[in-house]
Amino acid sequence: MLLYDHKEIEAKWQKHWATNKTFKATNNSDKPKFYALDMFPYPSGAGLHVGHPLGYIASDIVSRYKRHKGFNVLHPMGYDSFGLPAEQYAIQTGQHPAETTKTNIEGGTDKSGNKIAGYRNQMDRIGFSFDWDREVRTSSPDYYKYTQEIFIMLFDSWYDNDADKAQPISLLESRFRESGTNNINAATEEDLRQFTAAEWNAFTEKEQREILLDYRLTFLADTEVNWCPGLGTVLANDEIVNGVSERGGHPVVRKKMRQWMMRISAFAERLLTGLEGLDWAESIKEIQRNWIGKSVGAMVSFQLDDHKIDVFTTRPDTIYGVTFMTLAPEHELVDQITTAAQKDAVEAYKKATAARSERERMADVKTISGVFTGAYATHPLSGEPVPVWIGDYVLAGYGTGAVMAVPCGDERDYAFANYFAGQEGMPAIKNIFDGVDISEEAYGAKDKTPLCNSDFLNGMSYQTGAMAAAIEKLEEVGSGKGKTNYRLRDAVFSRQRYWGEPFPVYYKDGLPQMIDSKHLPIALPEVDEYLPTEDGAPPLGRATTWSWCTQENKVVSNDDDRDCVYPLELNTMPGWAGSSWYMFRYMDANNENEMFSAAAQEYWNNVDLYIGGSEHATGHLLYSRFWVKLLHDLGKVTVEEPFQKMINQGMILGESAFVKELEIEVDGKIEKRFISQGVKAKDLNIKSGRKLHADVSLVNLQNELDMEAFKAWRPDYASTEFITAEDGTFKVSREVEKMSKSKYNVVSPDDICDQYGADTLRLYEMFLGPLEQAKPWNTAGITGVYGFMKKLWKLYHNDAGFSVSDEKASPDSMKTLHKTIKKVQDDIENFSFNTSVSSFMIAVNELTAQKCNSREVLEPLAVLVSPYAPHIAEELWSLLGHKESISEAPFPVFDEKHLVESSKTYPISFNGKMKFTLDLPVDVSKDELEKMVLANEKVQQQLEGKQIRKTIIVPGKIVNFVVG
RNA sequence: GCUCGAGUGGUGGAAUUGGUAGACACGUUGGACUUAAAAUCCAAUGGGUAGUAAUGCCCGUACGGGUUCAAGUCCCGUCUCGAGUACCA
Repeated sequence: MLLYDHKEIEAKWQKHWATNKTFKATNNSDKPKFYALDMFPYPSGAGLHVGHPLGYIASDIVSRYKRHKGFNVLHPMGYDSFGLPAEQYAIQTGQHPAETTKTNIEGGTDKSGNKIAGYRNQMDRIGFSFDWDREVRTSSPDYYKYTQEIFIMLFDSWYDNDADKAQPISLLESRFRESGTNNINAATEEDLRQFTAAEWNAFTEKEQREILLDYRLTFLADTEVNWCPGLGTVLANDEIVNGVSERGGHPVVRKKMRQWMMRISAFAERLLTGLEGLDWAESIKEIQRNWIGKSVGAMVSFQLDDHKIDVFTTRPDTIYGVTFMTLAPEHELVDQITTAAQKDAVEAYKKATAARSERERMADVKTISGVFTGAYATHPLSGEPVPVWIGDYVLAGYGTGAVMAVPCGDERDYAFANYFAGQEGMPAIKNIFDGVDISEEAYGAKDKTPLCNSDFLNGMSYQTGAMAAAIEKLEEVGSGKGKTNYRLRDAVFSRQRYWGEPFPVYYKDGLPQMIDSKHLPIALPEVDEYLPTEDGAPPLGRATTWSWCTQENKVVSNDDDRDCVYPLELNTMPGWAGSSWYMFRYMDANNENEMFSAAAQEYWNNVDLYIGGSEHATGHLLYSRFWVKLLHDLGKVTVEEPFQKMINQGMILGESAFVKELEIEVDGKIEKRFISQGVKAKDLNIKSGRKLHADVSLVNLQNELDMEAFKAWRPDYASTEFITAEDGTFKVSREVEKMSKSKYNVVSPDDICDQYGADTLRLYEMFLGPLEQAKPWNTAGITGVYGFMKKLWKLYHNDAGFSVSDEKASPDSMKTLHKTIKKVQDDIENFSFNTSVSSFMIAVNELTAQKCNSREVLEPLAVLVSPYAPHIAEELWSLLGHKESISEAPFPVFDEKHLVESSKTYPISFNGKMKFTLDLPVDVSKDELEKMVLANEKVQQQLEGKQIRKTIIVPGKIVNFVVG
């Protein structure tokens, strides 16, 4: 083969790798292990665009590099295949989501007759070194039976705050039997019922199960959830953006529903501290820290008649500055404490706030509103009356939904106090900061300032222990205690959906019962439609065979009226369930007896390199960390964190093409014209103009539109005239936008592979810029990389064909080779892939200029290139006479001796400005160097008439004269 | 508002610990080959300025200061853009 033929080469090697299972990873090896993982994709019908494989290419480069470096590499891929789009498509077409999911992965034709390439086929064409024998699909019963098993493990666990870990529920039961709730420090809701051992033992089994439900790590609770009527399901906090659903942008309302919850809050502190040891981008860690939202402070109780109002404050030291209290309008005590005189005003206010959506309340933070309840609570230390207000600046969902207002130190309290100053129930602001003027604004910088008007705290400040002293006093009088609060809420785990994991749960006497793990999987039932039932039950409510028989231990018909048959749970699990543990399944993906063996997990440990988008910062990355901590506590895994190092690849943006449309007046009539970019429309009577998206596939590299194809694509514009440039071409304008089908700017990797080849695609994706950065895709630029591929091929060929000599390479060529070895090695280890591609180009340009065709250089060069462009590397490797795949060939070893030179080109500067360079020997002393430089004619010219004030010589770096 | 990140040619982007700014590409221009085009190859390409030229000089890494023999890189301030977050008590 004389010319570089990417099609033939790539097809050949992709087949070779598949048939020989070249990239199969073994679970026992003497080699050190390396686990490189990509966030697995959701297989959508739209297929992959060039943005999707970016991270996969990077992880593939690292994986292949590590194999060359002698590692046993685990580099798997799979599909996060449960989810909303398949279900919505099913609602529209009636096609089972399992079918469309299969088509989207394996290829085929969709219901409307469109060809679907299939994720697997698309990925295969890019030449990834995945071990496909370990593929997982979260929607496969073989996989989700273990997701269900983990759910059971959560149900059978509680969180022991004293041991600071999850424990089996049986341990809790035995402790209840022995000593009741005495000395139990569990993560639960506040104020659970306390009981003695005798009481516990006297409870009925049902009562005991009810009590235990409050302790389990997954539990049923009537909670205010985010109900999205548009999607017909509840959403977790991280699935809501700006008050609307992340998917679809539908409004979200608060609604009370009985739902499965995950007690992630029990792990808040460990999720926070665990971040410290992770090699992740600081920004992601920061997002997680904010999401967890730890604040240290105290709970303080204010007595109001028979009621107790609890507030959380981070500054108990300002307790004597409390001027009033504010409750959220939804606070449960509001109705009970409101005085008769204020009742109407309070009711009206509650109504008004309830009518405002969450979104409106968030958008409008400037408007101050509130109402006095007429009630006065008692200050726990001073005993003074404290007026109680309600106001919507206090959020029901955070802390206790009530605050002690200290206007002198808090902006919001200050604004509220000022707004209502002089009204009934709003006393003058109490100032507790010694010598501070608060007539204009609240005092923010209060940490160091000594307190006054604060009884025993006078003279102390936050920094000198006022906080601890205040808490101590509150505890002494029984009106408070130190408390750490987290913003992180327990996660809703039920979805009113069809296409998700069914719960392994049936209901007996209204209480949930787990199905024994050995009967799993509980497979999704068939339903006639993927919609909620008439009476609002989830889609599984339509299933006719969806009851559990406790004798046969299988799913039976709902008509079965035996006593041992119970209804099954109708909700399904959320999208994040399956993705929270998949990294471990890959370690032992074909194990039919358990989710993974202990040996496999101990061998692979956790993920050494995780690559994916940063949009999962508060969802997937937090939930999987939570589940891994649970699995760790229960002894299932040896690690506390799933992903040791993570890199977040940036988005690849599309370059949309626009056709400019003008409305012009011709003979009194309005007509439409398309006008080419760059053509002046001076003689036209323009009425209006706008831009139309044109499909980028209709535009060539010179931005010229295929006008006939455009008319065929948009028949509604078939008769519109084109005003072309003088040469008859029509140019579009370009703009960078997110790559998306609706903007017609999607570039498919398949097309690039056809035209330029997978190796070129891989190199170009890396060449675009740093992995983490967002960058626009510009197909025109790919010719540079394609040209490089051809030049690389040529190095190993002459006019007659393959030709490599066994003669020794020149020192110049050895230098080129070794500086490239060093650069590429450093780059891969620093994940700086774009600069590697440059250095390959430099190396090939240099070797071409040197006319190098020596095996001594070209053989290691093929290995160097192989992680980036594996197909051409394999082909060259085999042409070089090797029978084995290049993938296990050792990485060339860098040898400094080839870079050693006798002279160095020094920049010679005067007053810090480089004027010219001089070649000077490297092995001479500083003094000699100075003499040589001063002896130089050009130096003397520069120094003429000037005086040297200082000479700086840094051997190997620079010479600088300070002259004046 | 707060937190984090980033501002370098026409474009994407290079520049180890402060030490020759603009590597490598794209694009553009000119040239070779060709009937022509594509492909390929060669050359030029930050801005300004002087010179027929070789070459020289000045300005340049968002802006204003500072540290230093030397700053894209370090420090202080300002502006712009992006991401995250938002009454969290």
